[in-house]
Amino acid sequence: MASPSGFERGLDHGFDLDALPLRERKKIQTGIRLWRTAVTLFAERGFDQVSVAEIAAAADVSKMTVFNYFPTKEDLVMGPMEQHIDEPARVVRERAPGSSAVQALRAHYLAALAVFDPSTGLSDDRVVLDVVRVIHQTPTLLVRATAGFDRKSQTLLAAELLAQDPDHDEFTAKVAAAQLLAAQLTLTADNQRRMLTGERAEDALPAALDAAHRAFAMVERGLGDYGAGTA
Amino acid sequence: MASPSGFERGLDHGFDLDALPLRERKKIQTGIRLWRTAVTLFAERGFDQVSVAEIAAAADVSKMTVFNYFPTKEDLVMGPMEQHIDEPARVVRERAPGSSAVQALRAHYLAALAVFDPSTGLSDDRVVLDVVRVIHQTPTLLVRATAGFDRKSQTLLAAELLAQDPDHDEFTAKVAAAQLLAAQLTLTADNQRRMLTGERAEDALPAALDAAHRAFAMVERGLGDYGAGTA
DNA sequence: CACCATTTTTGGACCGGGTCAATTCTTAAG
DNA sequence: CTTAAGAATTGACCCGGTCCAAAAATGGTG
Repeated sequence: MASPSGFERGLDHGFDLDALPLRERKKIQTGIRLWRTAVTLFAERGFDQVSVAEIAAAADVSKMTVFNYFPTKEDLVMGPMEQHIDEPARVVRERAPGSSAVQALRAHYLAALAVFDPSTGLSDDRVVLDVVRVIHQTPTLLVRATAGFDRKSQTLLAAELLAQDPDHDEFTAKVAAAQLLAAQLTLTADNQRRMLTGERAEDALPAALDAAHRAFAMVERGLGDYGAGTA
Repeated sequence: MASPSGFERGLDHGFDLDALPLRERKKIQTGIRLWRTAVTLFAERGFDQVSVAEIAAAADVSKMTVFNYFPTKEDLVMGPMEQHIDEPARVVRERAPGSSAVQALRAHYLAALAVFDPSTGLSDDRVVLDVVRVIHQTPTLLVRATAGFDRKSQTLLAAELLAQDPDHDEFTAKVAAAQLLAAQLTLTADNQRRMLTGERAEDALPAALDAAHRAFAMVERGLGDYGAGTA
């Protein structure tokens, strides 16, 4: 029932839906039902204007059950998108031999843009847009979407950089990870902002690709004398 | 009474303490008293293990009064350090003509290090250390200290960069701001981590200065082929 | 000094998010 | 069919935060 819409795929655990104990399947279905009703209500009236009790009632469960599936109210929105946390580290780990960290992450990001992966912010999908809109309208969610996500992701990437390249020290790896993810996060935020103004993803693609090239180039070549006026 | 300890200076509004209506003075004193008792209790037993009611009781006030001075429980910890939000933007705005954004921010940060300004993370002060320890032990505070602080700061810096240098576009300014603050944040986090291990600020100063030089250099010159192995 | 106007403080009731111990239901074995 | 084990579920509870009306404290004024 209904299209998985990209985000929902994050709610199962990567297995085949129809191939496991009937018990587990029901659990997964309940999780998806909860998430979907929550997002719908949030999109209609705003995150803070919907109580968890209300979501529970709308999904015919008790309040506690909701917290059983999602540890906090915020997770009802953020949960599914947090499976991407280890992606940057993975991309760097599995990069082609001899290619730099910047090259690997840029290539990965450009590819994701080309297929309109929701994680790039460049997506028309109605549900994805609902989620993004709710996040951008709710300060606490926005903070968590950036920092909360980014911090863990950054730690993992730094560890990966250090492991793969032991001639650089730990601090250098941390700074590099911060630079890379800051660029990527800025790109995604910009794409999301454009989508929220109603622009179609396909129309925004060229600009998004160009922006990505420029952002990663800034990380690769540095800011130089940016701001010195005499450039 | 008791040493102002750097942080507490953030609680008054920059005026002379003893020169204004007795009414205002009492208010400021109460604010400091509340903040200090809260930090003490947090340091002793952890942020989540101390209720606001308890703080109010320890300071001989009602719960409502606490919220009257600090909008949220988190502000009891973070409040004083959030006055630095507009600092990066100010530094860039007031930089010497012809100097780049990187140069201006690096010089400012190095100067702050040299005087052990708490905002750099390099500070021995007992109260500062208490606050930093509490923040690092409490996930929600850590998120707010990084993202929450950084996001606003970053927006301001990006706006400043754009205003001062109209030949660069808005997106470039955003990426540049993100790069600069990511480096600075990484530096500060690293310094704080070192202080929490018990290292003396004076002993850590040389390493901190060196790290700052390297971090800003990475922003200035770029990551290049970092990770390519063939450096 | 006494009085009024303004502001701060207070207590209490209340709401929503989140936790816990106990209850109910499902499931599998005998 | 009975029963014991284990999980899903629940209702009672705690804490952060808001709202309100009343009480207290302060500053200015006759």
